Amino acid sequence: MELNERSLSILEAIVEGHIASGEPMGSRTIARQQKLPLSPATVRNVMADLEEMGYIISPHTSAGRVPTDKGYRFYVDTILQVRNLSEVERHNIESYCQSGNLRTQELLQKAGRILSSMSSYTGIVLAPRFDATIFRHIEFLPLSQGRLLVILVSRSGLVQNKIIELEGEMPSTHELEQIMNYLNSSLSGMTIHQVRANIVEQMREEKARYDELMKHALTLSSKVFNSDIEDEVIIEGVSNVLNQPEFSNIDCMKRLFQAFEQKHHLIDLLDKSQQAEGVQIYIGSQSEYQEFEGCSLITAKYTRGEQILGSLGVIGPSRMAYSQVVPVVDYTARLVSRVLEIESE
Amino acid sequence: MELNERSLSILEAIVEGHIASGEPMGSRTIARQQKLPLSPATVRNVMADLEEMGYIISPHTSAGRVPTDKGYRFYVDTILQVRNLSEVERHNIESYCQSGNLRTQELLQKAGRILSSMSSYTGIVLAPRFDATIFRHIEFLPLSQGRLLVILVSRSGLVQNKIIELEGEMPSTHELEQIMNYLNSSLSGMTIHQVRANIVEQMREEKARYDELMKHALTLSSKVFNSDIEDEVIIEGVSNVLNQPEFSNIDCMKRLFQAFEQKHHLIDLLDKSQQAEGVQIYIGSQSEYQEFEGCSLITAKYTRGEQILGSLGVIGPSRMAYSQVVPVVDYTARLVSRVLEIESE
DNA sequence: TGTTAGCACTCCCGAGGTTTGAGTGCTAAC
DNA sequence: GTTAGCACTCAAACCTCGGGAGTGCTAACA
Repeated sequence: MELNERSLSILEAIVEGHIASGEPMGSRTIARQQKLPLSPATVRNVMADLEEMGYIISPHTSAGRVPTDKGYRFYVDTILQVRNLSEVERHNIESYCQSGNLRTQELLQKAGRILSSMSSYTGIVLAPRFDATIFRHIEFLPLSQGRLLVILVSRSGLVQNKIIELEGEMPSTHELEQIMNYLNSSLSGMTIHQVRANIVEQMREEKARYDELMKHALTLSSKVFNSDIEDEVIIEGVSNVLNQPEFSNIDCMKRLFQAFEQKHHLIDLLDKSQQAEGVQIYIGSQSEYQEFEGCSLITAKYTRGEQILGSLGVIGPSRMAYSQVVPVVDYTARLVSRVLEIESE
Repeated sequence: MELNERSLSILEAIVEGHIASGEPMGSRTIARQQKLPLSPATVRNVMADLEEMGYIISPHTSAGRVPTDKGYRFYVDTILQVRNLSEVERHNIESYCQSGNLRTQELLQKAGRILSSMSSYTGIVLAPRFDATIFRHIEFLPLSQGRLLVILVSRSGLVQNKIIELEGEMPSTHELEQIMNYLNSSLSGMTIHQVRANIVEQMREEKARYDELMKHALTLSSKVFNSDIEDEVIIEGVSNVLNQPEFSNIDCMKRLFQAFEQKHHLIDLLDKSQQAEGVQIYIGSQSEYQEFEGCSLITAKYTRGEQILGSLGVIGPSRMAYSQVVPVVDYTARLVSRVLEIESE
């Protein structure tokens, strides 16, 4: 069943009115503010239809109507008009994210902060998967008791470190140096992903069978690269959710906070949004994770050239000022991409 | 004015009762549970005295009494008996923090988690000041546009990285290598603090005047070591504060969350606690920072040998189960110290 | 056939009032 | 010094009741 022009604009009025006021919208209010002059009764008829179709719902008999998740979804997909950012807003974002020499890490943190402060919701950033970054440099530093500190650097300057344990034979400093040099020259330019495949390949080919050093290098690097590196999420502006009246419900808020702490559902969502083009909007329970019920997530990916690095966005209540937030997320994602682009030239 | 035996045990009953129940304590309740059998009327007399001295207060005329910050302070300083941890609890903490090969960073994060989960409040850990750690290794990796990625490793395996910008002349790869080698051998074993002093000294002596390489090394390292590294705080279990009934007051909660986000007041407090021996307890407004009104902070420092590294603890409402939490903090701090000790051998 | 006016109905919400019970301070007796 | 008794206070819980916002239905109108 299709919605006609009139139903559309009434739905629009309900959603936008509710976003602005937080209150359920009654037929009278809609009828008054409406450009096309309709009587409340007519509006009521339309509303009854919209309710039947599941776009709106009334909290109780004599309250107005409130959009459902489905209603928000529909609004976002077909009605929403995003505004453009003002000069000042663009400048705000830029000057905040381009100050000085930022490590990628710092840049992303700043992006999270600006997302949060400009949207008044919570900003989130999924840091680049280390897997997908390009190998630049590896360094070994022996610690005590057969433990080895390994430092990995990606081409874009991302630094990761981990400790691995060697059974039995710790290679000599000289050997380590040789292995290091070998790895640095032979792996250069591959993604970590490719490096991993490469190791598997070499192991299969048993090249190392007669070469002691090569054998060492292989076991070592398989240890380094096969332990996975956990994804990092930056979350900024958590205290903003306390400002949202819809989270006065403590339980709901608690679920959300726990999601922030556990992170991995959040990572899943952010991850998913990397697959798609442009700004993604996930609404409430439609995101399949319970803890985000009542919440919406607006995200966009950031890239360097062709390479998808990560994604960033804003999380807030479903009753979110979409038209305000979408362009902020969009612009921030583009800006981050741009900065990373320049830096890696 | 001194408190006699009886006043003490009544104050104790009020504080502990209130901690257990969250309710104001009435004279009748106290009189009933009391070992020394007293009538409610007598208890009332004593309570009137305690109120006059500022240890307790009644929220309104016909409610019971509640401890003031001063009351908690007094209780903690003179009455509090900390219980011992059970075998199981100790084992919990140990097995959680000693699993596998942890980077210092990971160890501290785990400590934060276990603090949070065992106390049901929020766990906080101040990571070691990089300043105070011992230099182990430095590595330069040139990036684009005159920017240089610098990786610093401390003896205990803490890794820091930063980007510095070189004006004009980027040294050649060969020069960089020389500088790196020089720094690695000459700075080995100093604390970052000492390194800094060392640089200043050398600059004063103008040793580098005729030596181009030395000059490069000096300007470079002064850039590296003089930009300060921000302190890191790990905060775990934030959602636990939502369980505390006293934070149903949204404003209060919001203040606290903002403190978590801004961090630097928290850092100040944690820093202060490093100066003192054993477990420190800061109570509510007495901590001079408004945002911690209604909260208490229990901390202890962790060390490696003689060297103070950082501190860790728990933050929760003033109405906190001190006798439960104090030993947890104490034990965790000792454990972390022990693990770091072993690792650095 | 689509739109509108009218009307009875529902239900939330806040104001005002009452009751209940816990707790207090004071006084007088032990 | 301790206790029993008593009058007093006050918050919280509960009720009631009217107002108001909003609805659905029906009948009339264009």
